[in-house]
Amino acid sequence: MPIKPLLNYIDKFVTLTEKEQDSVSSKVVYRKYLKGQYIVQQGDVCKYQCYIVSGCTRTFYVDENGQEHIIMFAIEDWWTSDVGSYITQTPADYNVQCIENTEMIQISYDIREVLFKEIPKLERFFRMIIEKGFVASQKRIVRNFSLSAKERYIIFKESYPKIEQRIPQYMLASYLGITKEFLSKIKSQLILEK
Amino acid sequence: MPIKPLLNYIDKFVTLTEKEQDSVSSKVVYRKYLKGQYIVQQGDVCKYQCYIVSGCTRTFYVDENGQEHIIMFAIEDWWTSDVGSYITQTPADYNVQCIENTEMIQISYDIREVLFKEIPKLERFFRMIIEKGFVASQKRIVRNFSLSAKERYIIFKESYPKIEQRIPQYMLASYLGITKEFLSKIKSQLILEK
DNA sequence: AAATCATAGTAATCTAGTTTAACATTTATT
DNA sequence: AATAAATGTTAAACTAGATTACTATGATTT
Repeated sequence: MPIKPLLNYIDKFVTLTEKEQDSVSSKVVYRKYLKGQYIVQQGDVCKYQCYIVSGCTRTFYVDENGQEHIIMFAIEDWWTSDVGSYITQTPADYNVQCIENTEMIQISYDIREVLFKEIPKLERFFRMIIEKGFVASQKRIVRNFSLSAKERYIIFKESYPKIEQRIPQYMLASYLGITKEFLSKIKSQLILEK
Repeated sequence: MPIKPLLNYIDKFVTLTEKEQDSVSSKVVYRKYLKGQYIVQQGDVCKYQCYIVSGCTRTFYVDENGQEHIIMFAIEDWWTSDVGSYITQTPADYNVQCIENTEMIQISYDIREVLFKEIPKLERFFRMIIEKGFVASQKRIVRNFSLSAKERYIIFKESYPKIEQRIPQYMLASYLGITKEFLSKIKSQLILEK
C-alpha cells in the first residue's frame, strides 16, 4: 500500500499499534501531482499537510512587485504545507508547487483533528516534527544574517547535496536570496578558485 | 501564587482540570533574573523552555568573527529558549540574556516529559505554540528577503510597538540585520520625510 | 529543421548597506 | 560634581550584490 512510507516515518518518533496504523492509513490520502501543479496557491486556504513520497516541491511567495521568493524546497521524506494557513485555516501567504512529478500523502486539517482525538500520540508526533522545522527555520535566519551569499551557497550544497541537481539555478538563487546573475558569478568564482 | 500567568496562558489553548493545573504548578519553576544575566549560553545545554511573566530577553548568536546577531526578543507573555538545544539536549547555538530584570516560569526538559505522560493535552498545547513560532519564523525569512531595511524597521515598530523603547538601538539594528550606523541613518531619513 | 521558450553566462553600471573614524550624548560610578 | 562607560550620530570611502542588457545554449514544439 502506498501509505507505508508515512508509517515508517511516524515510527521514527512514536510507536503506533497495528490498529492505529490502519486508522491512519484509512484517513490520509495518497495523491500524485504532475510537474508544475500547485498544492496550495497564495490566497487559498491550505487544506493539507503533505508528506512527500517522491518528487520535489518549492514553496514561494510573490511580493507586491511580482517578484518570487522561494522559502523552501521539499523532497522525498520531507513535509510541506503553508503551516500558517493550515493551522488557522485562513488564506495562504505562500504557493506550494511541484517542480517534479510528485507523490505525496496528504492530511487535511479536519482529519488531523480526528486523528488527534483518536490517537493522542500523534499530537506528540506532530509536535516533534514542527519543533524540528522551527529549529531549521531559525538556523536559516541566522545564516542569512551572518554569512555572505557565497558561504550560503556552499552550505546549501553541503546540507542538501541531492537538491541542487534537481532544480533550475534561478530557483536556487531565489532560495539563497540573491539574483540568478549573482549566483552565476559566484559559481564561476568558485571554479576559478580551485 | 506566581504561576497563575502561565495557567492563564495555557487556558487559551487547552482546558486543564484544577488537579492538572495544580500538577503543572508544582512542577514548573518560578524564577527571577537580573538585567544582564544569562538563561542559556552558547555551548551549554539549554535546560528550560521559559514563559516570561515580566521583563525582556534577547536571543543572540556570536559568529566566528565575534559579531553578535540578535535572533529574537521576548517580553511578558512570550516564550523563550534555544529550542534546538532544548529538544535534543545538546549544546546551544544561541545565548539568551535578560536585558531587563525578568521574572519567568521555567519548564525543564525532563519535567516536560513527565507532564506529557501525566497530561497528554499538554502535547497539544506545546504543538500549538511551536506551530505559531514556526509561522512567525518563516514570515521573518520572507521579510528579510523581500523588504528593504527601512521597510523592516517600520514593520518592526508596527508589529511590536512596546519593544522599541525598551531596548538599545544597536540591539534593534542587530535584530534587523543591519549596522547601528545604518539604522541611525534610516531614522533620520524617516524624520525628514515627515 | 526552424522556431520558440526556458535556462544560463558575462559584463558594465548602479545602489543599499558596511566600514571606519571622529564626535556627541546619555547613564552609571566614584 | 567629575569621570568613565555605554549608547547614539554623522559623514566619507568602500563593497556585496542588484539591475540592465545582450549573448549562448539546450529543450520543446511545430
